[in-house]
Amino acid sequence: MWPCAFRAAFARPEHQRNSGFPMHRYRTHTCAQLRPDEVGNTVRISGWVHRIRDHGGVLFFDIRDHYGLTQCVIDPDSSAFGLAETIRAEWVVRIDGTLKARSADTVNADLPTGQVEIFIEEIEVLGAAGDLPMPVFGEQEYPEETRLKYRFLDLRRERLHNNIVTRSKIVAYLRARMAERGFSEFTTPVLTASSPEGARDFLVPSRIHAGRFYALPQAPQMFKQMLMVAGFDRYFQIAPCFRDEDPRHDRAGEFYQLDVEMSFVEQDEIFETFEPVIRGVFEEFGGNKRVTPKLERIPFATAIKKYGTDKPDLRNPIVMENVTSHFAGSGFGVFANQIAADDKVEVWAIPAPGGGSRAFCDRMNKWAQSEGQPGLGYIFYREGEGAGPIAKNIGTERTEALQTQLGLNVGDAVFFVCGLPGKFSPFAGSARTRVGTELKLIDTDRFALCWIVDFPMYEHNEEENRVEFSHNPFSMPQGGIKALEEKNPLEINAYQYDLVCNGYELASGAIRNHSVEIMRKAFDIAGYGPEVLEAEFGGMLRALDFGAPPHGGLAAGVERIVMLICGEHNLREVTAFPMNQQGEDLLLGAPGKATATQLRELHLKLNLPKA
RNA sequence: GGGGGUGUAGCUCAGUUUGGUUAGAGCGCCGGCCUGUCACGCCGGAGGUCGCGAGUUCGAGUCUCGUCACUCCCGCCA
Repeated sequence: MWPCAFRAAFARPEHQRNSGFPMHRYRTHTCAQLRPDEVGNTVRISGWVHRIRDHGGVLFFDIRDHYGLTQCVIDPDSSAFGLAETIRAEWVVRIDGTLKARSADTVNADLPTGQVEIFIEEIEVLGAAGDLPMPVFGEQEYPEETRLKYRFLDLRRERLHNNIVTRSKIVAYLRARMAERGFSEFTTPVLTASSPEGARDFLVPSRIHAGRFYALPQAPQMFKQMLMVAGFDRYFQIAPCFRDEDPRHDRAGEFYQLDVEMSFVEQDEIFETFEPVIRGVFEEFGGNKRVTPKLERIPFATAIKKYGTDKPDLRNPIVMENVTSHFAGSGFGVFANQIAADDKVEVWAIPAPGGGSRAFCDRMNKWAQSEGQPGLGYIFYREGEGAGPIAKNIGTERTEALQTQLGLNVGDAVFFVCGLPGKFSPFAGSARTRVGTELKLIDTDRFALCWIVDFPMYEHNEEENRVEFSHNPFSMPQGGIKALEEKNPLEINAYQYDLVCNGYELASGAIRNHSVEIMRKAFDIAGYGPEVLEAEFGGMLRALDFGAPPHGGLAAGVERIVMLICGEHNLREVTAFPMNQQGEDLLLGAPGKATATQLRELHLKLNLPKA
C-alpha cells in the first residue's frame, strides 16, 4: 500500500522542511513530513485529494503529494466545511490548519504521518478535476490503452510513481559509480548516419539536402570508438538509442543504454571495472534479493549446451546433458533412426526434478505440440522403474543408465529432444525454462548474473548460403589476423560478451577491432569487399588509420535493469511515457501526419499503401 | 506478415458451454443518512447500440460469416 512504499522511498526529505519560515504560498510541509513534535502549529500543505471519507458530521481527506499522505479532518464548525463537501478525488488543493495529535485509538500505524492530522481551517482549490477515466487510488488493473492515454493519472499511482523514482535513482547511481571510476560522460549526435548492419533505422528526412536522410542512432557505437581514437580514454553515456522494430515486453523502439568504452584494456579489465557497478546497482536497489557475488564466465557454446540459450536464467537449476549414446542403436526408433542417419544428430536431456508424474509429462508434451514440435519424449521414475513409452522402448538397462548419468531419483522425470542441436537448442532452452517454472524450481529471491563469453565471430546464413557476422562486425577476432587467415571462419570466436541476469541480456560488448588490416580481412570473409567497406564505414576506417588505441566496452540496457529491480515484466512499467505495441504515443498522438508544407519542404511525396 | 486471447455500464468483470420475460455485481458517479474513519458504513438513483456489419432463427449478449480494435506470442530485433 501507499504509506509503506512512501515511507521507504521518501522519508522526510530534510531540504523540504520549512518549519519556522514565513508562510509559503503553497506549503510549509510536504505530505510526508508532519510528526507529533509539531502538534499545535499552524501548517499548510498542498496536494491531491487521494481519498475522501464522509461521515456527515466529520469529513476526512487524505492529501497526497510526491512524498506521502497526510490525513486532514474537518467538521461543521469550520468555515471551510461548505467548500469541503464539494471537493472530489484528485482535485489539487491547498489546506491550512492546526496540527493535532490523534487519540491513541485513531492512530494509523501504517502511515508515517499517522500519529497526527490537520484540522482544516481553510481550503483553496488549486486545480479541480473532472470525472476520472481511471482512479488513482487502489491497485486495480486498467487497460494499457487507457493507462497510456491518461498517463499523467497513471503516473500518479503508487506503483508506477515508485518505479519512475527508482529509475531516476538508478540512473543517478550509475552516473556516480562511473564517474568514480574515472569515466567522463559525453553526448553524441542523435541525428546521424544510417548503419547498414543490425536493426532497421528510424529515418529523418533532410530539408537542406533533398533526398537524403539522417538516421537515429541504434547505439552510439561509432562515436564512442571515435572518442577512444580521440584519446578520451574512458567514456560513458546514458545514451538514447532507437531501433525501428516491433516492440516487445523487454524491448522498445526507443530506449536508453549505459554505454561504456575504455582504451588500453583487455576483456578482463572491462569485466573487473563494470562488475562492481552492475552488482552494486542490484545490491543497492534490489531489496533483500541476493546478488551473485562473483560472476561466472560461461562460453557461448557451453551456455547453448547446458541451457539452450545465450541468455540463461541461472536461477533455474536445470542443466541439460547430451545423452545421445543411450539412444544410439536403441529400441526407440524415432531417435535411433535419426542418430543412425546423421552423425550430427544428438539427443539432449532436460532433467525435471520433482516432475515424475504422467500428468506433468503429458502437460509438457501438449505444450511442446502447441509450440509446433512433434512432441516431447520423456521418462518418469517411480518406485522400482522408469515409466513412459520411451522407457518401454529402450529397456531397463538404458533407462537406468540415463537415471545414473543425470542423477535422477524416484519422483523425477526427464525430457528429451532429438535432432540437429543448432536447430533444436532454442526449443530445448524454452522447455528447460518451462520445466523450471512449472515445477517452481526458480528461486525468485535473487539476481543471478553471469557473463557469456566467446561468441562466434561468424555464423552460417542458410537461406543465402554465406558466412556473415554473428554479432557486432567491429569485434576483435580471437587470434587476430592469423585466425582469420588460417581458421575455418565458423570456428573463430570474437572477444564478444554479454552480461545476463535472470534470463535477460542486460549488456553486450566487445573488445573492438582497432586494426585496419584485420578489419579488411574480417569484412572480406563476410563478403564485403574493400569498396563496400570504404563506402559504408569510411569514417571508421580513417579513424583507425590515424593511430587508434586498443579499446573495448559494453552497453547495458537501462530499462531492463530497472525492470528487474522493480520486479516488473514490461519495460512500459518503468518508462514514464512509453509507446504502445504499435509504436504510437497515445498521450500526444505520435506518429502524426505531416502538413503539405512540411512535406514540400522535405521534398517528400507520400506513397501510401492501398487501403 | 503469421498465430492465440479478449471485446458486455466511466473502470474491473459475471452472464456465451445448452439461444427464451425487464442483461447483473463490485468500484466510481448523483441524491439522502451518518462526528473518528483510514478499502468507512447504510439507503436510494442514474448510467448499456452487449466492438461494428451481415446472416440463421418465431426469438441472438449467446450460434455462423465478415470486419475493426485492443492484448500476448512468433517473424523482425542484441
